[in-house]
Amino acid sequence: MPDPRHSLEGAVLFWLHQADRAVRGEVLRQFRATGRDLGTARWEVLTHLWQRDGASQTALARGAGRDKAGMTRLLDRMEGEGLVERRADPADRRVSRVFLTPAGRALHGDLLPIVSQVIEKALQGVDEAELAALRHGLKHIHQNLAGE
Amino acid sequence: MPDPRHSLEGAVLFWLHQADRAVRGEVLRQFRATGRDLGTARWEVLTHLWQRDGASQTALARGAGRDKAGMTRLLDRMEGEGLVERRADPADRRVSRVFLTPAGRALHGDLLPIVSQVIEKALQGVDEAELAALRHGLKHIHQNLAGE
DNA sequence: TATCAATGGTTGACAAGTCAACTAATAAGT
DNA sequence: ACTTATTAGTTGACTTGTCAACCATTGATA
Repeated sequence: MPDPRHSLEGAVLFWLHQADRAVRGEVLRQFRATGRDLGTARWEVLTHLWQRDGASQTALARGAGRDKAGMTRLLDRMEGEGLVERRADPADRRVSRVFLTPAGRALHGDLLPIVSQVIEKALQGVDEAELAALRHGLKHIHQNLAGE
Repeated sequence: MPDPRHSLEGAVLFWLHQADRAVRGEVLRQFRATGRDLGTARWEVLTHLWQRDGASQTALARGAGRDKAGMTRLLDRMEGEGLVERRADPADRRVSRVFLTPAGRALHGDLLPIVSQVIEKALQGVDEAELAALRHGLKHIHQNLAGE
């Protein structure tokens, strides 16, 4: 997290990291406070599957914009926790498709309100225009760097 | 990273995470490309020390807005790499003060231009107004959540 | 068709962060 | 002074993420 004091631009990158950590930490704490000990990575995978069950691991990784190695291990844990299960794709023996278990599907109703609440708390006092600028700016930063 | 599809507000938190990871990844890659294999956490500690050598570990952790446990381990690694050294505070035997080694001090000139370049690349095409909104919004999010 | 490239997934080794429980030393309160 | 609370730092167990090396399978091509 580049120096907060080095320049105004650097400060943005510093606050970027602080804000991201704060959000993810809050989601984690709220989940935990209601007895569900899962982080935002699990949440994101579940979200994908709630909408498109049976995605391949690479599809999940790409959808989350990250490495497939991390996805492998995340799914290992989630499978161990009974949230998800892997089934071989009959058409292509390389791919394993990921499906929700009933337990994984059941979390939807429990977790969604918690996340909504965190989002609301995080964005309290941020007006529409600023929100739009935020969204646009963040996407911009991502695209400036992720283009490889 | 709350659901990108769940709502516009959630999308902000999704992009927040994507942007943060993109920035930190790019810094890491650029450092590595020039033979210095250190991440942004080390960079941040160094930055503090370049300005205020001899800070206590807790001061460093607080300055970075994070846990002292992580700082302990980070300093362990940095000490092992010869970037930094710990000396006991004579006045208060609990605190250990962290000082730059010559090697740690020498990195300043090498690393700073790299980070500046990444910042420039990341913010390419982001105009002043948007940058201001970004900075303000990110700080806002952090404060909404970190107030404990 | 035989080879070579691309793709899906796993594994190892590591960086960063977080929480909780602990020790040691100092500061405060009575 | 004595007990109690606070503060500094460490350690353990864990989550999330990245990179690189590696299999197996599939696709392309010569």
